[in-house]
Amino acid sequence: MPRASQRKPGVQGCAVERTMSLIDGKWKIIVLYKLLGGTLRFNELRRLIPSVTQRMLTHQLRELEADGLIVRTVYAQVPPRVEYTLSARGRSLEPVLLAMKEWGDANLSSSEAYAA
Amino acid sequence: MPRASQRKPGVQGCAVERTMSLIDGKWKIIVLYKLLGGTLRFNELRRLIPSVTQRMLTHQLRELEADGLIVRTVYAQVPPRVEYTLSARGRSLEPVLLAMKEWGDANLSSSEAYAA
DNA sequence: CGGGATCCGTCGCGATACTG
DNA sequence: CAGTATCGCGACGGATCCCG
Repeated sequence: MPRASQRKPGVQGCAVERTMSLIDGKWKIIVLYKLLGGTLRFNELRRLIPSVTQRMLTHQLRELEADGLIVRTVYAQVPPRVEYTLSARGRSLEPVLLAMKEWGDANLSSSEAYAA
Repeated sequence: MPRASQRKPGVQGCAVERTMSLIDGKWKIIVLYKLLGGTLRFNELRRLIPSVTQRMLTHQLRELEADGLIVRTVYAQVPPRVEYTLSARGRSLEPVLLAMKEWGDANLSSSEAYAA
């Protein structure tokens, strides 16, 4: 699903599809999910999601911010400090994220269910 | 999110991520969503999702089948007839899909919310 | 009708290096 | 610490033609 957060208003159809377009991107859901636990700094996110590169993390965070799902707060300090928090809109995604987590736990437990 | 339904068991982290890997692909959620309404034939799906090409529809259907989310039934007839139905596992995704639809309806109504 | 095969463009994403 | 810049690969996805 390409071109996240670059929706052409007239094209998209159903709400499900439009919702997906905000959530896609290889790392967004995990970022959102981690942020459910509260505000996190850039490198805290990196540690929580080891396999993401900082380039992609930056990119995904920017898109999430552009979509109004997270809030980016910069503190003008000597050691830079940037915090990311879910916006009200982002927090409203919680049911979706939790539904996905529960489904994953239930249907992908360990490594079963790989046989069809 | 590349390589759908080609998960490397050791890599993926949380359940949310693994769930996403089954749902990604530009058309899967819409297909699943449409199938919530009941069994559909190939061209019925095409008509319901006009912007998908048959190549991609075929491809996505194959992946969904490989992931055990849908069931493909072929009737050996003169005019070929292939039906797609949600599997039990696929149907169990309903809460997730509905959560996404509701969120979309609530937060993306018409075209507002585009300003941050 | 329901595909499969092939060709090809695009862009998502990773690796690496540099900066205020 | 929190980025930005550049480079390149390969998956994703569209178009077109062919088949049982």
